Amino acid sequence: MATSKYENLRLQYKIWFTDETGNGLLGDGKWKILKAIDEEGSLTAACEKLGITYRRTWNDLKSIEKRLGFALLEKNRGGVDGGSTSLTVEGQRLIRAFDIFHEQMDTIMQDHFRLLINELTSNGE
Amino acid sequence: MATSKYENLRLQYKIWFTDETGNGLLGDGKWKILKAIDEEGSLTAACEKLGITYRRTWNDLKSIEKRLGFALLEKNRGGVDGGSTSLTVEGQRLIRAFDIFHEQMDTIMQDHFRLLINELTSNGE
DNA sequence: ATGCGTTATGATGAAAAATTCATATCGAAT
DNA sequence: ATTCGATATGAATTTTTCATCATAACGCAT
Repeated sequence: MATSKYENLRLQYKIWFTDETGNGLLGDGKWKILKAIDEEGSLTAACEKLGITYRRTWNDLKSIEKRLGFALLEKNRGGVDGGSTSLTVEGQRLIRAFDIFHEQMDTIMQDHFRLLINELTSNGE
Repeated sequence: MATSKYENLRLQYKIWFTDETGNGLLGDGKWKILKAIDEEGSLTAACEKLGITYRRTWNDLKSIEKRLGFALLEKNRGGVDGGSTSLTVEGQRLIRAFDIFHEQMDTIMQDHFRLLINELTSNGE
C-alpha cells in the first residue's frame, strides 16, 4: 500500500495563554512580534521585518499590556534616534518559555500525529 | 511564595488538519458538526442541537467535501421523512481519530504547561 | 398529485476585522 | 529652536466573515 487517502494530511496547531475566564492574553501572533522586537530593538523595525503594519501591531501590543498584569515592553520615544522598544526581563523570560513550549509541542504533536495516520491507514482501506 | 503573576495563566489550543499547502481541511468546528450529524442522523437536527445556522453549516460541509479527497457524508433527500444525512464509515473513523488525538493532547498539553509555569515561577521573582 | 420535512442554493445585508492614511507627540543632538 | 526618527492615535475605508431570508428540488406515502 504505497499511497493512501491520508498521506497528504498535515497537522497544524495553535497555542495561547488566557486568563481564568478564557480571555486571550498571548498567542502565536503576539509572540512573534515580541520576538522580533527583542531582536530589532524597535517596533517599527520589527514590523518591517514581519511585513505587518505598525498600526495593527501597536493595537495588539496595547491589548497585551491592558490584559496582562505586568509589563513586557519598555518603550522610549524621542531622542536622537527617535525612540526604541525593548522587552523587559520578564518579557524575555515569557517568550523564551513560549519558545521552549513550542519546541516540545512540535515534536510531541508530530509524533502522535504520525501514529494516528498509521492507525488510520492500516486498519481499514 | 503563595501567589505569582503567572498563577492565573491558562493554556488553550486548537488543532486542525490541512493539506500539503496548509489549506485547512478539518478543525474543531467541523469536527463537532460531524459528531452531531453522526448522533442525530440529520443535518437540520445537528444544527439545532449545536445552535448554529443550517446555511453556515452547509457551507462548511461543502468546503470539506471539496477539499478532502473522499466522502465523509452520505446525504439523502426526499422520502417520507424528508431526508437524512449520516457519516460514511470513513467519516466515522476520521472523527474517532480526532477524538483520540484530542484526548491525548489534552493531557500532554496540560502536563507540560504545568511544568512550564513551575519553571517560570521558580527561577525569577 | 399533493403534502411533508429535509437537503440544496442564491441573494442580501449586517457586523466584525483588517488595512490605509493622516497626524500628533516626544526628546536628544546640533 | 529646529531637525529627525520612532512611538502614539484617530478616522475613514476596504475586506472578510457571519447571519438572515427566501426559495427550489427531492422522493416516499397517502
